Amino acid sequence: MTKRRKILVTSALPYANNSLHIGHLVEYIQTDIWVRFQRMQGHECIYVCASDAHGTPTMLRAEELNTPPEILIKKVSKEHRQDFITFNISVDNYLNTHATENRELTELIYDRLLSGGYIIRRTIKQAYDEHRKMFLPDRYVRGQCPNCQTPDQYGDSCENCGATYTPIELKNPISVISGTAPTVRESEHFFFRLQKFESELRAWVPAHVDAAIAHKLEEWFEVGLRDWDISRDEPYFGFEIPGNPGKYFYVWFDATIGYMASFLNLCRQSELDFDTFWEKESEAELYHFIGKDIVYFHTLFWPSVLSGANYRKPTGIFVHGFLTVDGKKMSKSRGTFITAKTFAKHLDPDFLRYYYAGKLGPNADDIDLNLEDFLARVNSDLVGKLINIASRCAGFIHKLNNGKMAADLMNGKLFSEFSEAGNEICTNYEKRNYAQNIRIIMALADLANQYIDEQKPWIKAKQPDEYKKVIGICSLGLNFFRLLVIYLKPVLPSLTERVETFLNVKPLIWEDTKSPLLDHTIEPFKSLMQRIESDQIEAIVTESLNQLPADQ
RNA sequence: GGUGAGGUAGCUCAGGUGGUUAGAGCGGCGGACUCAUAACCCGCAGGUCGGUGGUUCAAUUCCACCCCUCACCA
Repeated sequence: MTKRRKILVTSALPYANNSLHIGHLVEYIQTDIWVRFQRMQGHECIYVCASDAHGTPTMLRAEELNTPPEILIKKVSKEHRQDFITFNISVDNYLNTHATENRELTELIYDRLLSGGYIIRRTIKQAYDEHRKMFLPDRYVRGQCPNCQTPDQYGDSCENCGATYTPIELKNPISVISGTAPTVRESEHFFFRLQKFESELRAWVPAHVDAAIAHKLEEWFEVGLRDWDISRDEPYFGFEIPGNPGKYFYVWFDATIGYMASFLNLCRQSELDFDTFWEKESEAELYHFIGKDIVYFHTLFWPSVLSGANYRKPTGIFVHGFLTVDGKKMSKSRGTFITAKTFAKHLDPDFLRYYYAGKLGPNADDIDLNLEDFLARVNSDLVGKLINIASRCAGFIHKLNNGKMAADLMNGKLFSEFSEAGNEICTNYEKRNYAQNIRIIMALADLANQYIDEQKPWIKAKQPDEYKKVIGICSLGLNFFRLLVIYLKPVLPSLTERVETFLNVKPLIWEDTKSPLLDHTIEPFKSLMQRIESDQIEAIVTESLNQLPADQ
């Protein structure tokens, strides 16, 4: 057995003004499968997450609801946490970034960056809403593109011609908040001096991100790294910068620090040691699962901030693509903007976990949830093939031997074949090639069904002198089933629990694949999983169709 | 606009550092079985591997251009 690794894993923080949807779940499921796999290997694997609380959107949303932002984020964060539980996302801790720990760490890191000479102040011009008395983030200003004249464009770039600019370059600008024309005001901002880390980053990137992503970062290096604006003026919901009244840390500055904060919060309620995982010379591994939209923050700013504050850098940044439903962007009008809650109300979360696993690879390609394919795949793979193995074997074991499995393996060679497949499956999980594993596992399930079909226990069961053979065949079948369930355990935690009860065994771990279950009494077979009915999917779509947008 | 990814059987996807008959699962069709949640088993499926041109003895796999889709552009 390899040595016990210390691993800390995070998923990107969901924003605290919206419900989780099936797009978010791609990431949490991908992360959770990996984490559960590592734990099954016997490694110490801590998984933390949090809700991203700060920023203008939360502030405005709270105002709309006429509630303090602190209350709003607490409520939403609680909902997020509940969705995590529902989908069996096994975080060890779930915080929100407005927590004390995050304030402490953000201030500490800022302090270290400041004394390291990594922070400078510069006065910039920004769009200002005189009615609301606030500076406007880029996307809160709309106007005519200065390049191609297309009207009603966001303040940062044009959808039509792709030009990028600042909100004050827009023609006929309008504040999205008040509908009035913004003025231009000056203000002093704090900047993180990213260029100082350029050579360190260039050296770090290739070994810590995927080749395709590294290639992409190459472009950014070529363009040249710019300083990063990490402050915002009041009114702003966030942490005030110590000694600078009216100045706040930009939400993205404390968001990634939120990973540390959630972990620190966990340390304070357990035996875990913070420094072991975060000190500069830490030997623990640190991985961040993220979507491809936020690569920039995690591969340039974050490692630099950590380094500048004298902490360790991540071991790996794992990037995934986006989700489409039936080949298109999730859409409220098509009923495909499906929240975690709506899905779980109608269907077993394991189904979604399985389907995503069947599509997820190590790259950042988008994946598609085709609802028709989803139904067919889950039903035929899980119920038709996998559970069928147990279902067709268990009856004979109970009927002919009171639920007791054979004492010997009917076909050791075949068992070894199933057992040895575990090595490749292991490698694939480690490399996040889940789709490949689903293919391998289902091919094995086919093999198991073929074996039973060839042996025809139902015919032998008609002759008492063949009973022993029948028990041998079905016991081997159940052993195949057990191995396949172990292989799928990271993907299907709820099903696995029911199987563990059925097989009457302790929680399955990877080591269990080495030896068969012999001379062992199982429980009577009960339905382990219900097929998906098409009206359940229709119900999900219908319910999503009628749902009000969560952010309005 | 720039950059990147992709366009392979009805659907979802593998694969291919160029080489006789291009793969899987699901669906569909035919057959078999009855242990199993009408499940499972066997057989069939003839898709110009987005388009055009080029390199080559040979390209779906390399090159160029074009079309389409998606994403990112701090």
